[in-house]
Amino acid sequence: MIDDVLTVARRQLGEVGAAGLSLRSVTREVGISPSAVYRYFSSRDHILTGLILEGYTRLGTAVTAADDALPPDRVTTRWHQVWHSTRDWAVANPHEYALLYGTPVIGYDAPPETVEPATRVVVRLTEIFFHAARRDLLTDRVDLSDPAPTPGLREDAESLLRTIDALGVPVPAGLDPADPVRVVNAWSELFGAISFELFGHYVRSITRHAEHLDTLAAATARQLGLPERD
Amino acid sequence: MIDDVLTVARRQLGEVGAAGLSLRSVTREVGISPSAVYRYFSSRDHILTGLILEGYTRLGTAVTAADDALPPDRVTTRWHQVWHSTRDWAVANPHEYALLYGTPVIGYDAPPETVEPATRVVVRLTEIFFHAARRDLLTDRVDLSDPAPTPGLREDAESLLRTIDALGVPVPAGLDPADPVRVVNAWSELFGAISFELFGHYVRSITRHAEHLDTLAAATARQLGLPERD
DNA sequence: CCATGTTGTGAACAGTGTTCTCTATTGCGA
DNA sequence: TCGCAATAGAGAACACTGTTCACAACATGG
Repeated sequence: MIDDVLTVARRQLGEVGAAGLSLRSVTREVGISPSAVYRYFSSRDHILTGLILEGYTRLGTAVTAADDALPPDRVTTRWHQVWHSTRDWAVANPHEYALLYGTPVIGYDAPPETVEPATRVVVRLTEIFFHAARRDLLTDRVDLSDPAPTPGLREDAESLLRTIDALGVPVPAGLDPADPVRVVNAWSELFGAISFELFGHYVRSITRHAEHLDTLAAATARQLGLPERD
Repeated sequence: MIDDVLTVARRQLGEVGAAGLSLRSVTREVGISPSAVYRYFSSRDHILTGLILEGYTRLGTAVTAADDALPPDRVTTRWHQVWHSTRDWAVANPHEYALLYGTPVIGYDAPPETVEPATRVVVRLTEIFFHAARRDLLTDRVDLSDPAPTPGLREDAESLLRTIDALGVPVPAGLDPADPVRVVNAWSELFGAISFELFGHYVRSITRHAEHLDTLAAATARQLGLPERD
């Protein structure tokens, strides 16, 4: 029943967006009275929270599935794959993407159960980079384009490393603590570009979005020391 | 009168956000009947459009004013200044920022009159970079971290260059057509990071947001060839 | 001075999220 | 199999929302 509501709600979300999604309209389609839904969801926002959770999971499985189809050692190809499959999912589900990465509806802090699924893309990016490091696939990054992190940021970096370790991702030995932050930066760059594309901020500048994202993926890959081609 | 409505609306926007902004509540505070506002605005979305226009203008003037206070030749300092004043404005006006750079409310294409104010920050970034190029302040960028653009992207780059030229920004001679795209990328990176901060996606990773933005600004500055210190 | 265009009101409509009372229906132990 | 309790849902009601429309003041200019 909860699934019925969420399925219909996700369909309508894809048509009218989160702002236009009406609880009553969902109940009409499910064939239920508006008040009945309060047995399962405490409020309309609670339904949206369910959709957010579902959305993160769907995006995460789409991206990881695309990456899993590739040989593990082809790290640069995998890196590009994650970037493009993320964008593909966003372009195919713009309203759902906007629900996840647009203006937060609930408040400024997401419900705690959503943070794990929400990290799946960045965790996968980290895994690719760590895998490359463990397999000694990284090229020498003679001229890192980012400066040395400040002490505060170094703390953030180390705490982030511990979080990644706690997630069960094998951390390679002798890692620069700033590297996970670089991956996070690439992640933020990826979603910044997708948001700008979907939200219309690239009007009158970039129109070849797929090619553009490709150059961004390549640039971040080079900054991280992933091999040129594999 | 239009200003009265917009002033009150902006105040309430700062308190409840765009989703919670009520036309009737605005009219109550202005001291007017709900229907009277339809003499000046065709709909609630029209009011929001006015707020968006105002918001872009306010952000733009805040950023350009901060930059104007600096000596023109200190291009790297100016670059950092633009990054930080943008973030400062966003942090001080989170709901207004979300209205501008979060989920679009109206549709997927912004009203045409909003595109000029919306470009002010990226135009200023471009101006700084062009100024540095004209004054020969750029260092040699031996190892550009982004690859050569594809033909399609090169078209985008040249069209973008024409747009910038049409805006009256003096374009330096002998410019790599890909350079404006690099500025656009930095711009997208800036807003991607701010959105991730404000929308709560940096939870459990970055907490020192100002320092973090500083390293991003420095990295993009180096990629563009801005001098290390000035 | 009258007519015309402007400015605002108030009632009404359709729609929303939410709460509450009340009624079926179900499952289960005796 | 009966009876009871837990559950699922319905329906009315409330306080809102954005929007429309007929109507009344009012100012202005010929």
